[in-house]
Amino acid sequence: MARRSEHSLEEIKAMVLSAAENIVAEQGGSALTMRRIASEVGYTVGSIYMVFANMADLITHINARTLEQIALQLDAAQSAEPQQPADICVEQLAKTYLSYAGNHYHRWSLIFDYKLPEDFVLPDSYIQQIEAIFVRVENQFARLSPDCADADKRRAARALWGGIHGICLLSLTGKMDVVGLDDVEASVVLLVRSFMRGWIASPT
Amino acid sequence: MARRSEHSLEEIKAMVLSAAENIVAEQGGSALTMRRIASEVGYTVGSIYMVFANMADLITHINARTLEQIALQLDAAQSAEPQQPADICVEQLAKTYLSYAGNHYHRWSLIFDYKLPEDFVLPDSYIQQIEAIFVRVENQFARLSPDCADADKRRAARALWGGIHGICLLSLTGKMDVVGLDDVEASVVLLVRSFMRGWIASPT
DNA sequence: ACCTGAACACCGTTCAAGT
DNA sequence: ACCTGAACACCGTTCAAGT
Repeated sequence: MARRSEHSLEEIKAMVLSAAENIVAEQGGSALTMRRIASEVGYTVGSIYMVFANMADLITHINARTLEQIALQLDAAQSAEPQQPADICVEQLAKTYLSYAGNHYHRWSLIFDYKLPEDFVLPDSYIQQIEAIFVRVENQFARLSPDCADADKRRAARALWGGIHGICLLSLTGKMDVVGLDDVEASVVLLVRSFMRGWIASPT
Repeated sequence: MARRSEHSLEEIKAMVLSAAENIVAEQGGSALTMRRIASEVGYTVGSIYMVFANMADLITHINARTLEQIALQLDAAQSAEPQQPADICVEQLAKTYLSYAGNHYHRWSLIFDYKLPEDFVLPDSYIQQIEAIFVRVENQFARLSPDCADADKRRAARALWGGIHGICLLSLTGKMDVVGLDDVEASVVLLVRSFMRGWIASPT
């Protein structure tokens, strides 16, 4: 035992991350345990702690990759149909977000379900990834109403995106008896359209 | 040991529920364990299973009481300032919900944080309690636009309330760097006002 | 230096055994 | 009939010990 040296620490870290992501994707966050990951990669539990500080650290790494995937999807959708008016763009961002949440439900849930320990500090890069998603929405509000104060655009983007997220959450977790995914999309679209129409009328 | 008969099963059930609620209120859902409840009420873990089927059952009972408290708060707010126009009423409902979430954060979170087992069926009464909250919002849309189809009012209420919930969630869990509680309220109010203004203009 | 395996301090749930 | 206490099958995390 010990000193196998079959893999470098970097390799082990990648293997652990990948195994963890597979478990989450296939069986959800509640199935993600150190012991299961260990058996998947062919090492013992202790070895995982060589490459990740703890569960919170590992999950934060998974979540960072999820946020990256979401950002890529948002950009792909935008560049697929460029030069649309701002309200259409926000609608598209919202639909793309919903679609990611629906297609990768377990990954997406992990961001919100796993409760980090009180004292855990998220890395700066992670905070910025979240920020970057909001910025995409903010930019559309800026296009729509350039004279508006920055703080107001920020607030509008956060209020609307928070709202979009809330519908996705309640719908996908079945806490808002909508029938199917089509129905959720209709609700999201309704929120975006109504909000933006109302906001243009008076961007308070 | 055994056969103490100091309390009836009803009494034990009430004691367990009350102890559980206190633990949640004071230390949050993650601190709620069968062993801790048992030691709090002076019985052993096994005894809790005489009065609740399992953790999911117990938590569902707590959550039902939380929903009841929320419903009471919503009604109290409405009757405190009666005869307001519909959009003001919705704003008031939203503010009251936010305020409950902020003042009873742990209780409120428990509804969404605890993941019920796949096969767990929520009691009908519980489903109806959730429904009843949405109905309060629906009623305001009905007042606002009586000719609108029922399905459209339902969708509007669900989209907006889902949105309100989302802002509360992201803000109170710190995933949406708003500064303080005042700021959250401003975001919620912005969502409600803009949405309703936009919806009145064309209630699609 | 790398890795193991056992230990520690927890969980929810069950159930034979006692009164 | 009521209640216990120990057991079962799990957790995350740590760390002495081996190579």
